[in-house]
Amino acid sequence: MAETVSLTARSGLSWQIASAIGTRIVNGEYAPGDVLPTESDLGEAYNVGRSAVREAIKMLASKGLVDARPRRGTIVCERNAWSFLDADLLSWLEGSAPDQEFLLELVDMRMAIETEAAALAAGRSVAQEVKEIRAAYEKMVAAEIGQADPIAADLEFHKAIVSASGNRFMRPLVAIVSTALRFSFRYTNALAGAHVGDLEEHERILLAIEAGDAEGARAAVRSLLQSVRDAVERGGQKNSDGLEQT
Amino acid sequence: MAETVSLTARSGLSWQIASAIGTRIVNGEYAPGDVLPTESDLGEAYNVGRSAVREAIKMLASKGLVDARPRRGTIVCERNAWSFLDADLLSWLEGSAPDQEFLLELVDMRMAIETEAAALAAGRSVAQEVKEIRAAYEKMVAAEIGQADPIAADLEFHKAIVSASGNRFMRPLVAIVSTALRFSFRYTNALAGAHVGDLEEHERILLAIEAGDAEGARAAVRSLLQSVRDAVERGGQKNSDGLEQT
DNA sequence: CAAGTCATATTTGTCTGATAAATAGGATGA
DNA sequence: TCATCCTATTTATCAGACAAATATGACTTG
Repeated sequence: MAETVSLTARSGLSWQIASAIGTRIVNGEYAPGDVLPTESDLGEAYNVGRSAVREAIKMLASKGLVDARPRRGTIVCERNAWSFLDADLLSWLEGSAPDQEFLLELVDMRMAIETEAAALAAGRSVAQEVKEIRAAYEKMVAAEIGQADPIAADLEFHKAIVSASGNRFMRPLVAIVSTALRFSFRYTNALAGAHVGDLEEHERILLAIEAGDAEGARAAVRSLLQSVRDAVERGGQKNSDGLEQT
Repeated sequence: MAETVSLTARSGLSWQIASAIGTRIVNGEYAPGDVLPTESDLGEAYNVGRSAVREAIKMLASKGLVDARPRRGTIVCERNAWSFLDADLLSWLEGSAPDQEFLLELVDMRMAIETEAAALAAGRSVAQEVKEIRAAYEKMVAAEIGQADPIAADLEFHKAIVSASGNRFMRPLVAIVSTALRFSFRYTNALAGAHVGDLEEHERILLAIEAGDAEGARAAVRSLLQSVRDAVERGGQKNSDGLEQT
């Protein structure tokens, strides 16, 4: 269930440069409209050749972050051109401190993605991928008594649902669901104690999917995520999925 | 309402190479696991320098399509690593002939995206973007009597809904919604005649959003898309949104 | 003075060639 | 049989050169 991204791609010099510049862009250090330093200057700044910089900029351009033109230079694109669902972009985003609006938008995306994915998964409840949802759930149960990593288990559960949709266009959305969950983990007291209600909600989702009950699965996911959304709106203490602790 | 992509990026040599190779990959001409020709060979084949080929491959790698390593060469990644929501990738995909399963997955994605986007749009019905939904609807009405392009109007309507969600993560999904609609247009007799029921469904969506009725908007979109899905499943004649002609 | 035209300098675009680094696959040897 | 080493192949990176595009300001002209 590890990230499928090949590590070779991540180790290249040009990818590191893209990562460095990309991070500065999504964190606002370079604002939309700003002109980046010239390729030569960037190469000098990072101590790499111009070709490495150019390859990095091409990667950023392919994610809608920058646009290069002779003489004018390379400018940062408007935010509405950014590929916000790109896995790299999301990982660069995870380095920044989110505001409430940002967290709400993430939850709203989970709402769109996971409700429908769960419904689709229910429609193919015999699939191998559905068994992985149960496996993740068992892991969450084990985590309750300290026999597994609760964060990893929770992540796996939700990623498994998206994958179990069997829809090729859903798969890339595993990245944003993971990012959303990691933000939740970071800004909540996920590890503070037992969260029984949370587990029950997850069980309801699992059983609906296994039973092939698409509408039930949709409703169960919506219920869970609505709790998360409410918690984010209150800005209060919440567990890993955003539910309040008692 | 034109595509926001800067045309400069599209005209570069390395982008053309990426486009050529990317198209061959998503159409299966190069299968996952296949090793691409060497950078030198590709350069010779396309009559460009090695640097242009390398920049192209870096772009493809940043979309999860290929993975390059010394000695082994550049291989095509497994489909589950592809960024299927990337605008470029989708445009390359539009050149191929879809099977029914593919079309169904597109409709299912529209279901996930547009239902939630419409609900979110209803929550901010005063926003400027909501007015653009109405503008697109008026255009659809005008198209009924031949005073506007019905395809463009329909596209604008659905794109406007996604944009009106006000969610930064929704915006990139305009690409897949557009792609899905274009496939619908292509494989249906969109222009064969009047499709009154279609227009009524759109009006119901618009009114629900303007009224701030999130649940109503969700239901109206779901109803429309369910009709599309049914039509695709039957594989029968349908109009631009997949509804059957009478 | 206004507005269009043109020249120039700057920056990206592209090619070529060279060297380094990684590694798959075969050769070698215990 | 298996581990080790060698070597050829391919990508990775750099450097330098020239081409192409274009923003800017100077210049001209009405």
